Amino acid sequence: MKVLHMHGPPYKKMKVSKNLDRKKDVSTSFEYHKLCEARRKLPIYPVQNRLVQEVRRLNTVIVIGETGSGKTTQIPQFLFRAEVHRGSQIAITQPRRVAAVTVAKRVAQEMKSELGKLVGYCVRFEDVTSESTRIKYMTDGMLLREAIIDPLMRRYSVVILDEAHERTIHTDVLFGVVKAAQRQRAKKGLKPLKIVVMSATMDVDHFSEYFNSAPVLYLEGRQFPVNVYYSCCTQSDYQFAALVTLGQIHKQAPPNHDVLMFLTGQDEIESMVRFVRDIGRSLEGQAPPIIACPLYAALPPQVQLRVFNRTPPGARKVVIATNIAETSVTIPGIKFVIDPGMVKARVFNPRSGLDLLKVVRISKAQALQRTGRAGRESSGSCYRLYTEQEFDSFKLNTVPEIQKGDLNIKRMCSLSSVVLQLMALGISDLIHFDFMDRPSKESIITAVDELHLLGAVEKREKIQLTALGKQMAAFPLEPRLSKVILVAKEFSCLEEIMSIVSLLSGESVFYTPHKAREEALAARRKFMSTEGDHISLLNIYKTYKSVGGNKNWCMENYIHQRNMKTALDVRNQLREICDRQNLPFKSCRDDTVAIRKCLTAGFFMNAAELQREGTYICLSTRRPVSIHPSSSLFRSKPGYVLYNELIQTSKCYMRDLCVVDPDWLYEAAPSHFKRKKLPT
DNA sequence: GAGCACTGC
Repeated sequence: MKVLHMHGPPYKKMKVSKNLDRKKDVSTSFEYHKLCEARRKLPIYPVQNRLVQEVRRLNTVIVIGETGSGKTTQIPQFLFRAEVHRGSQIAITQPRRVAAVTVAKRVAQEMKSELGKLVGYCVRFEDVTSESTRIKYMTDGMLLREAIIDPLMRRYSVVILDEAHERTIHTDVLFGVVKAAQRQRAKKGLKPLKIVVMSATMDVDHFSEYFNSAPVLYLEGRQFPVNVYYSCCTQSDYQFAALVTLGQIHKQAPPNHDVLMFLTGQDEIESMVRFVRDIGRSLEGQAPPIIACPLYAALPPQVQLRVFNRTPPGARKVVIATNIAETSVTIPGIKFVIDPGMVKARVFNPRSGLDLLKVVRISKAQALQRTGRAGRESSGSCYRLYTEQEFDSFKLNTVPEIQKGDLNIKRMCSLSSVVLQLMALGISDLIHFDFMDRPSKESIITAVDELHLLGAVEKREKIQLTALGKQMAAFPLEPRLSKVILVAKEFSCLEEIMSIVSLLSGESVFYTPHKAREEALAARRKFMSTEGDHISLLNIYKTYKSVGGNKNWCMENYIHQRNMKTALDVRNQLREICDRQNLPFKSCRDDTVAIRKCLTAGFFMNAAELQREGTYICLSTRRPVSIHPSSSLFRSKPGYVLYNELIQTSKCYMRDLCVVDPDWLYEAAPSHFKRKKLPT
């Protein structure tokens, strides 16, 4: 490789280690010193006592703990042993399913209890708890959903919100919900609700302020020091810089010192893997053999598992990963981290009003998280491919998800879901809801407007949920899709609608490997309908069912088996909810008009009209849009279509389309279309 | 004639 002979970015060594970025916040804190002293004698019990004491005294405590502090597994046990829970349940939320499940398993082992008895977990499709469960790990979305049924969270005496620094939309909403529940319970003279917020954040004051100046406890982690090196000058090509840095490390570092490199996406990672393998080959005999492992979410699970394989003696593992390796996956053996300081994120484009995926700078918090990955088992090094001045200009924290949605069309759906959920919780004044970081007024109003259009809320002296809205809130779906389900009763086609909605709500069931692209597209053509992609999806579902849905059929037809399985799980879940609401499970057989009319009731705001020039414009925004080449309607030009989503790449593409009649649009939302001229 | 980071109910 030519690259190896060139000079890489020179580095300046910094005296930074685990307390990087914390600055005086932490080191001058009285609690911190007190905690450290105590910990030197007896590492974990003083924390336990202090925690229990504070929770008893003040009801709310913030716990700041580095990775490896054991807070997720230990703190619930502390509170349980001290009987802070007073016989009822302790809930611990996690942003990710896997974390909720694996942590619960470990704690069950530690407590020598069968999983699902004393210690259990609850995630979508899986409730492993029982009457005797006292420590319950769950996803944040799950607790939020439970809160709709019981806003006072009566079955819990302690709610622990873990990984709060990640600021997922669910955790952010839960902040307000648990705070309100705590206050309400106190007011009603019910058993107090204890709240513990656990975070790895640097932005401690913000959390503490929000929770009425709750005391902050600092935990030390099992983190080893990491030397941080900044680049001396700005790097114009971070991929190149990353490769050069890897080359230098590889030539100098002893074997079995593994490397983790962060890149932004699949393409970048795959091409980097090829370069890295080239380096390995060109240095054969002079340096340890390289095992290059790509890691990103879209990778099949078996391939992902390779990063956990132990590196054979004398070799070096180089893991090239997306930000999945920041939080979701912990890889053993990492001594070096290469951080180009970039991440691919959804960003809002104010010019087009659309969001798109773009490579942007990470936050300081993310940089710290990446650095920490080098110090899990012993001390390590982190190469930051940006200057210290550049680092100073990074945002302190990643923008909370709930604020990312502002004016962002794709995310509008999420905010309307959240608004619907909050209203179902009995909170109608969302503008004044106690958000830790509030979304803009405009984005709330837009969400309320959408719910109004769907008939989920009505505006009297104040905004309130309609009976329809209440029913909609019971479904774990975007409000538009819930509306489609509820309207299916009128058209007697719930059977078909359920299949379509299930397939639409999850990830794509189309599997298109690079090597067999043509075969995959040909296989797909068999199911395509001239009425659009929704009917095509229904054809797939029906065929899958008629052949008994086996693995071979999926392979032959290039259908993504795992995603298909998830869609079936979703369908079962939706069916249960429909049963509870006494919705008749009728089939319309081949009456696709009924199906498309249902879809119109939920997606009329996503209608596009064919213009004389042969292009489309979106009826709500008057913006030009195009049919995505993957659509079954790509080669046809129907007068009116609905689309499931817009995606901005080289053009503004509509995805998942359905042919409709303009009359249906008017029937579905007369007020929305009254000023718009629609030919009959 | 196109490409998509990561989650969750």
